[in-house]
Amino acid sequence: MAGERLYKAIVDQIIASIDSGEFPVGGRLPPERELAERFNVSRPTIREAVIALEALERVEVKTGSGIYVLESSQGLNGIDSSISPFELTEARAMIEGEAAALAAVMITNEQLAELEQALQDMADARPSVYENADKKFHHVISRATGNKMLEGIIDKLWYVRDTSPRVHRAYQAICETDTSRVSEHQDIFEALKNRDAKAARTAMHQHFSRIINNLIAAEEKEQVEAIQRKMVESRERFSLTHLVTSE
Amino acid sequence: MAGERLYKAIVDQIIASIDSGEFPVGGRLPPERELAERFNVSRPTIREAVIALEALERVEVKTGSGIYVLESSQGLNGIDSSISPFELTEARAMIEGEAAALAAVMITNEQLAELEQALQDMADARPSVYENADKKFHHVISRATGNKMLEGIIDKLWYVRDTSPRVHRAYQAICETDTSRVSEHQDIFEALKNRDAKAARTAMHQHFSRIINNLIAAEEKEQVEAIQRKMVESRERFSLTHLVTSE
DNA sequence: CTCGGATTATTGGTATTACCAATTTCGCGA
DNA sequence: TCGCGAAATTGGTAATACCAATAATCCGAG
Repeated sequence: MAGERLYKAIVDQIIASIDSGEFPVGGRLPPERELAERFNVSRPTIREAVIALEALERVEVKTGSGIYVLESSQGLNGIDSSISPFELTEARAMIEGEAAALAAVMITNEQLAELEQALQDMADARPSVYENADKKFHHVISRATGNKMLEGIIDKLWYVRDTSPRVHRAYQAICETDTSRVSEHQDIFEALKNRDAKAARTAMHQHFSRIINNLIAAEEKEQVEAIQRKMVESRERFSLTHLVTSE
Repeated sequence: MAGERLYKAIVDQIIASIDSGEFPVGGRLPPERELAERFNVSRPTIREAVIALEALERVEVKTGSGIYVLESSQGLNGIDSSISPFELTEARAMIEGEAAALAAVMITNEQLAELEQALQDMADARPSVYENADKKFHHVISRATGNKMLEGIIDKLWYVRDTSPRVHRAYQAICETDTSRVSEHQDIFEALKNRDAKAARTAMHQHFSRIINNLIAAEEKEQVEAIQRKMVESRERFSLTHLVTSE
């Protein structure tokens, strides 16, 4: 990528080597001087990459000893790249359900007005508009809980949704076929407006339940198509056409 | 701190200046060369500190333009230092309650055995033992959900509990007077063993409800003592003793 | 032969200097 | 006043030097 900083590319490559097992957890990375030769960059650039990895708690640096790979599950990052769209969605259903219930009790009229605006934007046909409105809607609810820890956790869930390639792809695949979005958010809004905690929780659960069903359907469809592709390939592989034509 | 790396001290000082408002959110940090002069270190050391801040998503760096302060709520760190012990505990009650309910459905016999062992360790008189057992107990439950996203979120809640000075102090203050710990965790364990999701959720809620009550009591006690200290000081300030003795 | 201490080698830590790339600011001319 | 080009400023990368901490090796004594 043009203009991308060199240390970031090095970080990505080192992470890839950690994930592939080349640099095992608990083991030592090659020395800075060797990494600099290997990646054909200067040693300060390597140092910058290592500082970033350290800030992300992917490595631990011991003076005079070396750079050691940490277990990624303890990272500040908190993103395990193997998290599936189902796991994320289930966690969101549980957490955002509780947040909606609490928000129903605490929400202000200003926040209700913000939700109403987001609902309108959610009906827009442009993906960038309705996706931002969707995010805004959920964020207002997390704020309405009046609990900054919950707000932070829900932000993290959205961060995973947006940045994990696997999850992002899965959500994109079901997004264009999403016809219930507005009505479901409308149900959530009505429950909040009525300050009905139980209804808010239920509406949020139903919203995510439908998303999980869509994810399942999309995965099923993908696997059927993958099998069909494989059959086409086998048909081509074992057809007798090339035997006939080669004579 | 002897042996502490220079760039980390610089990171801490820059974060303190951001938090104090000296470097406002959205604004630009002084240039690298100026920061190097200000902190009396070399420019590469500043660069290392800035790389770390960037990895933590506290700042954004624009080539030729400058280093800009990001809103901390969007940080990977996810820790807002103003999060109160009440907010953390409320969030834990809600999230860990749901996790316990799900774990009741999914838990394995091996995991139940792990919980039993942790329960025994929780009765130990040594703080280091029962605190680790407490943490282990909750971690096994998060693992038992079979949802890595939930596990990661609950790890993050524990991380906040352990690393936020404010929260850590509050929990320490109620820890020594904690006489219900074992029986409450026993209730949670029994519900899980019986695979009763509803009972597990309720037991977890009661566990945290009692913690919140203890936190309130401790805060109340602290405020009463602060008022009493103030009264003692006023009494000393306005007593006529010094007038008598000075004649 | 083994063990301990001293020495050497290795690895990370910090600084100085140089030069390049991108952006912003300033000055000049239309 | 506005637009364009040049200069200044700011971040990006590299090379080199030397220091601090740790690990490895070697040598001598028991």
